[in-house]
Formats: sequence, structure tokens, C-alpha cells
Amino acid sequence: MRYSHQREAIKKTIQETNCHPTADWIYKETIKIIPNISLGTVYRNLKCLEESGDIKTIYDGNIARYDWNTEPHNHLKCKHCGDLIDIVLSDESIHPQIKQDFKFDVDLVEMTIIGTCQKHT
Amino acid sequence: MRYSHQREAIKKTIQETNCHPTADWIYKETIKIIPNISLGTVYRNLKCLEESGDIKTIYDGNIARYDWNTEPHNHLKCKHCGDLIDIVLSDESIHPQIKQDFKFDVDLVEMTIIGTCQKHT
DNA sequence: TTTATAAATAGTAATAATTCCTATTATTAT
DNA sequence: ATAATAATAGGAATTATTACTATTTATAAA
Repeated sequence: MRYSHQREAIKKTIQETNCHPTADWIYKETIKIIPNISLGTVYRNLKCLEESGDIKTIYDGNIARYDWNTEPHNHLKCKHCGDLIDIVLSDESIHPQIKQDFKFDVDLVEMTIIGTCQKHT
Repeated sequence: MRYSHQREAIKKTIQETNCHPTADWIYKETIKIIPNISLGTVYRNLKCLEESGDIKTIYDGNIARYDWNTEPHNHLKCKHCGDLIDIVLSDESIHPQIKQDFKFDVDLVEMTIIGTCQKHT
């Protein structure tokens, strides 16, 4: 994969936010740096960055969000404000049970815990 | 909510399959029973049925699927064939920990376990 | 340091999933 | 049976995403 100014800007945009941005948000931020960048370039590079392991894609309902945190982790999702909060719950104890009960080899566990965050209590 | 012939057919279609169908699949099945049903009606009623608790919506990547199984459960997703398999893993032991560590009240845990099903081993 | 190459881009068109709109139809309370 | 109004069909609109293509740009070789 060849260097591109655009890809670096997209990567930097994601890595400098602590939210879990959508493609459109990333586009609107990156266009401030590269005024003629196109949305297609954003999508193409998000796919590249995912494949190279620089970012992770998370599906929030039916919209894709992107996460610079590539360490295994899960999310708390507040049903009131929609905020996603990173958490680490590295309990791999269920893997052997699933292998035994369902003859299913586990790669990863995608977990979203839905509830109410502290802003709404 | 008033009775409708269409809603009953949609509900029946979902409850009679053991796959996790998309709105489009449900539309294509239901149109066999009600030849002039419209896709908008399918979407509207899927929302109604979700609200009344008759079905559950599950997000598979960025496409919505619908599930007649409204009991708390999770899914195994095969990365090869995309099949979704229902599993019950009712371990609520993490709830108090999350409450304590993040001041977050847990309603439900949406978990998708990704890996390889027995058809591909 | 030019030049050739092919990968990446901008801009736009196309697609897919879903929602919205409105005149008509059908359910249900009276 | 009739009136009121919720639900529908059919199609247009919207949103997220992908595909297409002429042009630009990174990079390797001369």
C-alpha cells in the first residue's frame, strides 16, 4: 500500500478523538485539513486502515463507527444519549464451553452492554 | 394498535422460520400470501412488533435482522457462512461489577460471538 | 533528475436499506 | 349501517455506502 496524504489525515483524525466517529464525521473533520478530500476516499481508506489493523470497525445499530482502540475491548452503550464507552472485560472462560457445546471455534466476542450511563441517574 | 391482516402475516412469516430474516426476506415471503403488500408496510409493522415485544431486532453488521425468539439470548456468528446460531448464556455476574466500576446500570448484554461453525472444520 | 508506472484520488453516479408522504382502504366504536 | 381514524399501497425521498473513471501523485528505475 502506497503512502497517501489523505490516509494519514484520516488516521490522525480518528486517533485524536475519544468519541467513536462515523464515516461522515471523519469526512467533515478531515475536510478541514484537506478541503477537497472526497467521501469515497474516506470510506476506501477506512477499509484500508481496518485491514492494516490501525483501526477497528464497530457496528452501532445499523451505522458503522470507527475506533482507534484496537486492543480487545467492549462497549457500554447508553440508551439515553447513545454514548459508547470503552471497557475491558477480558473473560475468555466461555470459549471452551462454546467449543464443547456448539462445536464452534471462537475468534472474538463482540459485546455491547446497553443501559444508563451516569449522566442520566 | 388496530388489527391488520398484514401485520399478522408478517408476524407469522417470522415465527415460522428458524433463520434470522432481513426485512427484504420477510417482504418476499409475505408477498406470497398478500400479493400487494408493500415494503413500507413490512418496515412499519416490524417496528410495531418490536415495540409490542413480539419480535426482537438484531443488528448483523449494518443490516437489521428480526428474531421471533424474544427470550434473552445471544448469537454465534460464523465468519465463513454468516449463519447466526442462538445461544443462551445467562451470566449476569458482570452487572454489579459494571455498576460499581462505571456507574452504569445494565439493561441487557448484546453479545455476538464470532468464529467458525462446525460446517467449516 | 527526469520519466514511466500504476496506485490513489476527486467528483460523481449508482446501489441498498430504510423512512417518509398521501390518497385510498379497512377496522372498529357507536 | 355509519363515522372516525388507523393502516395500507405505491412511490418518492433519504441515508449510508460502494462503484466508476478521468486525472493526479507516489515511487521505482533509467
